[in-house]
Amino acid sequence: MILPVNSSVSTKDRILGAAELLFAQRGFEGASLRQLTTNAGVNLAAVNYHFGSKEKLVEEVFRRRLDALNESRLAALAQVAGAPETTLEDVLEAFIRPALDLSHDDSGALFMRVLARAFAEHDDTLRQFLSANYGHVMRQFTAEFARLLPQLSKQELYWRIDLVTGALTHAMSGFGMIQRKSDVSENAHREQTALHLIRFAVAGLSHP
Amino acid sequence: MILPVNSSVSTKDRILGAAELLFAQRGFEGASLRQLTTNAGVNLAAVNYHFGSKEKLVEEVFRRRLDALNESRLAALAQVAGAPETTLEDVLEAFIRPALDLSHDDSGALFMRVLARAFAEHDDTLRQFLSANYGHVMRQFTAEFARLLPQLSKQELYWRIDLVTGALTHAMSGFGMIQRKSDVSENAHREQTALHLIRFAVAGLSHP
DNA sequence: GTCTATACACTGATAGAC
DNA sequence: GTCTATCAGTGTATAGAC
Repeated sequence: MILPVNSSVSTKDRILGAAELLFAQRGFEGASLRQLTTNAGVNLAAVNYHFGSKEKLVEEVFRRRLDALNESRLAALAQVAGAPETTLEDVLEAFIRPALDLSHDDSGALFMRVLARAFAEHDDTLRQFLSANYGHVMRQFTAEFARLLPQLSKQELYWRIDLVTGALTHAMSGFGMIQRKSDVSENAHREQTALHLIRFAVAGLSHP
Repeated sequence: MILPVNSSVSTKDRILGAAELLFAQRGFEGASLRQLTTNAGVNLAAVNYHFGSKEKLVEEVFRRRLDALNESRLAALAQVAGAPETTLEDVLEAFIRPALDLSHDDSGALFMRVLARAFAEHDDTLRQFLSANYGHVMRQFTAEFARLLPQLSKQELYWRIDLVTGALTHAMSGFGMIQRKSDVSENAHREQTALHLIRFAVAGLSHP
């Protein structure tokens, strides 16, 4: 898809929009800067001018989405963290719901696929970027999990969180997602998905 | 490392040997055909002549690994499938243990990562290759899970298997793998890993 | 500051001579 | 079967136009 040239949108934003789409369609390696800049209607060199490198562009695509996603997660966590009546389900809901809401619209779903690709492609620099910029989110959730699961050793808890993260990332990337049947509404399907993920995560985290 | 030229080894095998080594060291994207053929002591064009493309060479390099991996899995499954005393742990052990053994050495670990990547990539030719050649393995395991979990609906079972698969793929790709401490032996670490994965999978599959 | 044209050093792939 | 030569495509860097 070639975006119509629109002078009201900056070159930088045109590149970011085309990049998110093309990365999701072809992967990071598969999407060339020439194709990307052609779709965006900008010059090839504009990418390096505005972002420094293709790699930095990838990071910027992530930053736009992840900032919003993780703010939502932390806001939801803040509403339940530390309270005596808070359950594991509440914390998992705070983690899962924002991601599920994000993957509801088309561009959000595209982003979740990009995120899943990033995990799968095992890109070291991208990993470091994610860890450096969003590690605090995972640490806050981990702290709350630790509070609710005092019987687990640190090592045991990290293992379980790691496995749950893998399962959720996989599921939310949409690859293995069981397709919604036509007689189930979009919202009902999302509720059902949230239930499956949360129940599974509770079982994985809290088994004896 | 540049392999000494040895006329008793065919060009094809020289390429395969150099490829497995270089892919393990630098990754599939990072290993160029020029470096690979230089190390193997063969001409650049020999790769395309013998294998058709770099991608086909990649497939050939770890087709042997997959054959061995899935043979081990099916052999282990065959020893427990259908027996009245078989537990969920037994079946999961049959699935997990061979993969864990494989990811023990460096090139095996890289292979598991590529496997995880192919798993997450929707339209990749590599994924089609995997599905076409090894889909029957997953079907056999699914059938045995269904036998051991008769209380679950098909839909419910597929959900849980999907989530467990995501968790195991993630863990075995090494992305989030908790590093072995220096005072724990390699074998002990692997045993502990197997225990964690199996316990987690049992909880995720069989929770009420 | 923004943007563009262009060159550079790479990549995998391939046709054709031997 | 194996080689050389060459091709189209890649990310990146930079000089210079506005």
